[in-house]
Amino acid sequence: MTAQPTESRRDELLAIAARLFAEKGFRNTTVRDIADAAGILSGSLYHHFDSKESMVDEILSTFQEELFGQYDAILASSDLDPLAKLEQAVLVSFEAIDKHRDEVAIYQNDAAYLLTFERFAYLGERNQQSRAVWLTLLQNGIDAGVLRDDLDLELTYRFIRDTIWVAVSWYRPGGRRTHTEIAKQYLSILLEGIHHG
Amino acid sequence: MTAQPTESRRDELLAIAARLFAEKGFRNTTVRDIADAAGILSGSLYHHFDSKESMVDEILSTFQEELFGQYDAILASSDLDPLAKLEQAVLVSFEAIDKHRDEVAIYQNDAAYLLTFERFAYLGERNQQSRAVWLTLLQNGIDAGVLRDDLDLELTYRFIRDTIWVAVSWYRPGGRRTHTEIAKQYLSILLEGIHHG
DNA sequence: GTCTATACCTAGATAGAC
DNA sequence: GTCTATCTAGGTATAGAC
Repeated sequence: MTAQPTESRRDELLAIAARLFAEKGFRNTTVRDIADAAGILSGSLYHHFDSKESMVDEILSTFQEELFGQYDAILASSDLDPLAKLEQAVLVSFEAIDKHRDEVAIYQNDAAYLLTFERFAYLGERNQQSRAVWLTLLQNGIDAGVLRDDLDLELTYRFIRDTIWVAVSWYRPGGRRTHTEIAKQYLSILLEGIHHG
Repeated sequence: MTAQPTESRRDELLAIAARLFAEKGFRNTTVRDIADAAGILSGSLYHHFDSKESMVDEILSTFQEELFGQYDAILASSDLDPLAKLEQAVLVSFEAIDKHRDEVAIYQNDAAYLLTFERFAYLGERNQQSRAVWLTLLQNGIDAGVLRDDLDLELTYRFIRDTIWVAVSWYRPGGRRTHTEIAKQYLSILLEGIHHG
């Protein structure tokens, strides 16, 4: 169980690749870009990974496993009421934007393209899973009488999903507001609206 | 003032290019893709346009001129109160998603990349202009006492901007809801929130 | 684990015939 | 206005030496 130098070099390269994929997009990042940033030559990358696709695959699947584990824990939790669960899901999502910005950005920008390959079909399944999570949270809130029941559920889900994840395009850690403060403002608008009174 | 065949062929090719740029992204669309879709060979495209960049340039600048003309008209209008102006701006934006889906999608997906070229600097200016429009609408609403004054204006602006334009990723004309119905649901959530009571 | 060298492919763009 | 033919640059990936 000691540190494995091989593993850490892999992770280092993956982190470099993730940063570049997030900044420039997957297609627009060349293996030479990644190698340059790592201080090696492009051919050397293929000692660690068998393709550029393998890199983004590992980056995204690792991240999603963690994120959906958190959603599952919230859904399964017995000491949160429906409203608290919804709030917690929003908070966890903004935390993901803070802690895993590159991964979220890659997913936002490149998932549609990657989905055209069979090997990334799991991204589509995760999409469905995410939809199920939010629809469940919303429906439970409606059933408990704490959320409006006159809204289109599907539209409301998209509204929430979009406003959360799109924040990765402008959120910068260390900025004027922490991710928690942003999440709370978002929740305030989402729950109470911007209308006065 | 008769029909100009040269002009209409140009427009036809631009529409084909816009559709492909919107579907696959600007970088991921090759000039051969465009030529194939138009039923000609790639070299022939250069009789009409001097580069792929010129095509997307013409597509985006034409669209933005129209959209910002509408925003300016709303801001200048004297028979709308602050709340009505805000609502009108949201409606006009969703109408743009309906009427100019390709252009909006291209802007959403590729503006960040295009902005790295000097020739597309005007996209950055349009960004600033858009921000000014929404901040003005919000501030006028707050001053008139119809909007909450306890929210971060900048965050609220981003919230509105993001929820509107990201809809282009899932909205399809002829779907279950018209763009006007979607705009009204969005306004309902934005103004009143999803909380019950 | 990295380098040298290179194969192979696809991209944007051009020149001149028709 | 379109075609044929082609140039050049830059991309992913590989093979084998060090």
